[in-house]
Amino acid sequence: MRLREVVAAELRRLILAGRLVPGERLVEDRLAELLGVSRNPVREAIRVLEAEGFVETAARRGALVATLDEDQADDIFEVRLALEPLGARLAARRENPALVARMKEVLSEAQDPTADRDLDHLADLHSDLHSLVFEMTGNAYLVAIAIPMVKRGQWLLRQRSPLRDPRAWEQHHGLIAAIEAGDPELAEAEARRHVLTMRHESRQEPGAR
Amino acid sequence: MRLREVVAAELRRLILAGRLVPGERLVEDRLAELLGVSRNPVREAIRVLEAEGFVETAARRGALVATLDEDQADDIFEVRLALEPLGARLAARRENPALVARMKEVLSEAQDPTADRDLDHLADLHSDLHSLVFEMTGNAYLVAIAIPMVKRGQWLLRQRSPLRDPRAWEQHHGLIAAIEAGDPELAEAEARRHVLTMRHESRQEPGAR
DNA sequence: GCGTCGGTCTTCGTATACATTCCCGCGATG
DNA sequence: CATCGCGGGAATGTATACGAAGACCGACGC
Repeated sequence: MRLREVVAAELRRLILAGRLVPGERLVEDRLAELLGVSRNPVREAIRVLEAEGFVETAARRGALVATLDEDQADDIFEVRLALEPLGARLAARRENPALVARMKEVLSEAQDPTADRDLDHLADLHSDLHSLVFEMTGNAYLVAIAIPMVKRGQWLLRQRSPLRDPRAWEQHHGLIAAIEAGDPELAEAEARRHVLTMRHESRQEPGAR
Repeated sequence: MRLREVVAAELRRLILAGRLVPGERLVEDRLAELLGVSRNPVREAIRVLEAEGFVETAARRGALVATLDEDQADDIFEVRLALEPLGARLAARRENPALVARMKEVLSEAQDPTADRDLDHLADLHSDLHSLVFEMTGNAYLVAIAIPMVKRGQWLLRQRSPLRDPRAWEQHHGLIAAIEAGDPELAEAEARRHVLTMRHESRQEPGAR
């Protein structure tokens, strides 16, 4: 894997984990030193994160970790409300037992009462699950825009209200069942309901944590 | 404006204009020399175009102008079929006479029989019009993903079948009227119809030009 | 004719330098 | 005491050079 991708992945991880907080400056020299690389890969990684929406750049002041206010959260959910049902519908039109099996694995891990209840880990699983649905559509373009969207959603929930409502996980069962059964209409409806739940939850506990 | 943005814009223009053909290698040195800059801004610009989907990179072989096959065209239209109606609906829920006026300007320029019938220019106007609709939604996230999508659509039509069907332009009147009238349902339906027409047209004349 | 080897080209990452610009603090001044 | 302005430091933006590694292409040998 190319170094710039490693750097981008690491920065993404740090941002999603809250180690780099919104508004924080991303100083190229420091990041380069921190990660043990030169400035170039850092700069290229920052461009990627910029395109994905995780960082913003101000003229002559470089990159900052993006800040998500309520309006932006609404904006993202508005788009998600269009793309998640689309993804679910397209996924349900296809058959891919391997991916469905992986979805179920993620689900059972998320609901395993013996596992740790680390909220960040749960959030990762949640993103994985949604990403798997998009991957199952076989639509490369949709995947390309939906994966960053899902990750931003994860980040958003992390900042505003971690996913503690078990209802969200319950809904995944219905969604996956509809996809596995090859019922596009039902899958679409389930996805829609799920996004609405997430949005509702995001608005319930603003600023939690 | 930063040099990397100038370079990115110029490369985008060259690609959309067909001066850089799909599959062509983007050799950093050559582009740097061609544009009179050093390699760094070129590299960063390529990352941006990569994120936008205009170039692909193969390991150790660098960047190529992306190739759009029929499957990818279908993928993009599938997403557009979700996002354009959403954009139209959200735009119709808002009022923005200035933007509506600009839309009408674009329309009249596109249909001005005395203007040149340069297909590339028409394609630019078409992209502008759709971009304006998305901008009117006020949804920054939607704009961020929809603008590159529209441009890719323009590129796609250019490669496969330039927009010569006047029906597509006729439909814009209905769309804009619905937005201006503040009728979200109608705007959504018009947008949907328009995307379906474009998709149909794209499939009609494969490989034209 | 076919496969292998080697050279060349290009990317990728590193290192370094320098001008510009921004920011912050400090001091001068009203 | 507050405010304004200036200067120094810091960071970005850009340029340039270099080495390593991989990919491509052609020549050469079998």
